Parts: sequence; C-alpha cells; structure tokens
Amino acid sequence: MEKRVQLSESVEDYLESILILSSQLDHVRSVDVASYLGFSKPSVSHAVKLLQEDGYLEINPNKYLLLTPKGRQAAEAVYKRHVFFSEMLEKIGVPRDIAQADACRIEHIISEETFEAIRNFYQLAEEETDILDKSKNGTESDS
Amino acid sequence: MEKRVQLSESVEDYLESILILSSQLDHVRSVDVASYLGFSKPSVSHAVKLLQEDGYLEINPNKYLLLTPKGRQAAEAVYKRHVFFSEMLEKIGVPRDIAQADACRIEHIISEETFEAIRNFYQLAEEETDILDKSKNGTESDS
DNA sequence: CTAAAGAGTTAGTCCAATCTAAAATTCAGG
DNA sequence: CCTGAATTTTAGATTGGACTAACTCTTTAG
Repeated sequence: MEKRVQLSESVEDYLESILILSSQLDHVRSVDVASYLGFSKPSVSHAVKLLQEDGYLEINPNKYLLLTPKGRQAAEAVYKRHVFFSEMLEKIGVPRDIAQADACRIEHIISEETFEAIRNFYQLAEEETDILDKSKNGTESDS
Repeated sequence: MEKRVQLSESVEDYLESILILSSQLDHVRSVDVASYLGFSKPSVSHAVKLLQEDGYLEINPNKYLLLTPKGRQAAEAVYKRHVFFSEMLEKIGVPRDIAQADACRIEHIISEETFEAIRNFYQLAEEETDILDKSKNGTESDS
C-alpha cells in the first residue's frame, strides 16, 4: 500500500527525473538532473541535499544519486501517472506536445482515487472501439 | 475566442471566488473573499490591488469588487472547468469531497485542448449507459 | 606536475504569495 | 457628534524554490 503523503511538485519532479534518467544512463549525477530539468546546478545541488536529508535518495562517494526505496516509490507513483495521462490524452485527440505538458502537471495534483477512477473509466470506454475514433474526430476542429 | 493567457493559480482562485460569491451575495467585498478562501484580510487586500492594476476588476467607491469583462472571462473559464470536473469525477465514482478538491486543482492546470478532449470523450462514453455503472463498481473496492 | 575543464558547493538575491501586528478608515447607533 | 465595531490598508516577516557569481574540489590531458 502506498502511503502517498503530499509531496511538493518540485520534489516529485526531481525524483521522477532521477528515475527516468537512471533508466537511460548508467549513473545519475546532479548535473544530469540539472540539464534534464533545465535548472541551474546550484538549484539542483540544494534540492538534492534536501532530498537526501528527507531520505528520498543517497549520494554515493562518486556523487551518484541513488533513490532509496522511499524515493523510488514516490518517483514511480508520479511516473505511472505521467505515462498514463500522456498516452491517454494523446489517444483521445490531444496533440502530443500538449498532452505531454498537461501530463507533467496533472501527475502532481490528482488524488489516488481520481487516478484510479479515471483509469478505470477510460479502460472501459476504450473497449467500445468507436468511442476513441469519434472522440478524435470531435476534437480535430480545434487545431 | 478566449485568449487564455496563463494566469497564476492564485489569480484564478481569486477571480473564481469573486464570481461565485457574486452569485450568492448582492455585492462582494475583500472580506468576503478572505473568509471564502480562508486567507487573511491583508493577503486579499494585496491581491485585489494587483488584480485591479492588471485590469481584472474594479473597486467601486463602496469597496465592492466588480469583475471587468477580462476578469469575468477568466473567472468563467476556470469555473466552467471546475463544474465539469467535479461533476464528472463524482459520476465516475470519486467521493464528492475528493472530486471537489481535485477539481479545484485540475481547473488551473489543463490546457484548452485537453479540457475539450476530455469533455468530448466523456460525453461519448457517458452515452454508453453501462460504462458509468461499471466504472463506479470498479472503484468501490478502493474505499 | 600542472593547467584547464567539469562537477559540486557556498553565499547571497529575487519573487510570489502567504502571514501577523498594528494603523487608518468608514459607518451605524446611542 | 462620538465611540466602537467592521473593514481596509500599511509595514514588515516568512517560506519555497528558483537564480547568479564565485569558490572549491576532482579528474584528466599534455
């Protein structure tokens, strides 16, 4: 069971980007996070120190950032939402870049209950094959 | 056409609450907004001044707050999202108070495109009467 | 070995948005 | 008219999360 305490958006962003980077690089350093998020090195250095103090990650002697179980769990919870929303939004007709941007915000703010409910609802609706088609057509006039 | 520049969440909250209060009271003062939002009076006083400077509202000689067309349009855009999401979430099985709270956050962050796409998709799916029922059942195990 | 590049840190600034404490203003009742 | 309550405003503090400038530490090429 996830304890889902409310973390700040900023903390969630750092943890998520470390998770993503660690699947792309063989190690993640502060500077990698900085360039990924577009933040300055001091900003990341500072944030990382706080994350460490709060037990979300450890900094090994090589300065590699390693998520603790607590940190990884939080990161995965956010990332799971990100993946779901970006895919779902695109499937219902939102342009990819906008879907991405919105997923980046939604992922931080919705409750577990809302996430589960939307996921459930979407899955059921998706099975009605024609809904997705109609939905896409219905939004094409926007662009 | 809505120009939908990105306003801060805070600004949107003030405008939305003035809109809501003006449908409940025959005039809206800073103190009403303060008690509605749970902020201190100085905070509201300060924010209201900024809103006025930016052309979102006017303060009449009785200190009543009056939304300008620009302010009203922004307020209504947010309120429209609020109403849609709180109703929709509740219908797909999210407990009312949680649906409310999530709607209060979602309303500020999603793009016009995503709003339209979700609304469209939901409307189509809603017509398949059994989806809503199944959806509610699917989330009952969470509580 | 040493200089330069790369990475991290320290110190201090800024901004938005809140707060409290304490005026100042307005206004209604006696 | 004057006082007390309600409202608004001023002044200043705080907090989170970003920034720049400039330092230190580490690594590596020549």
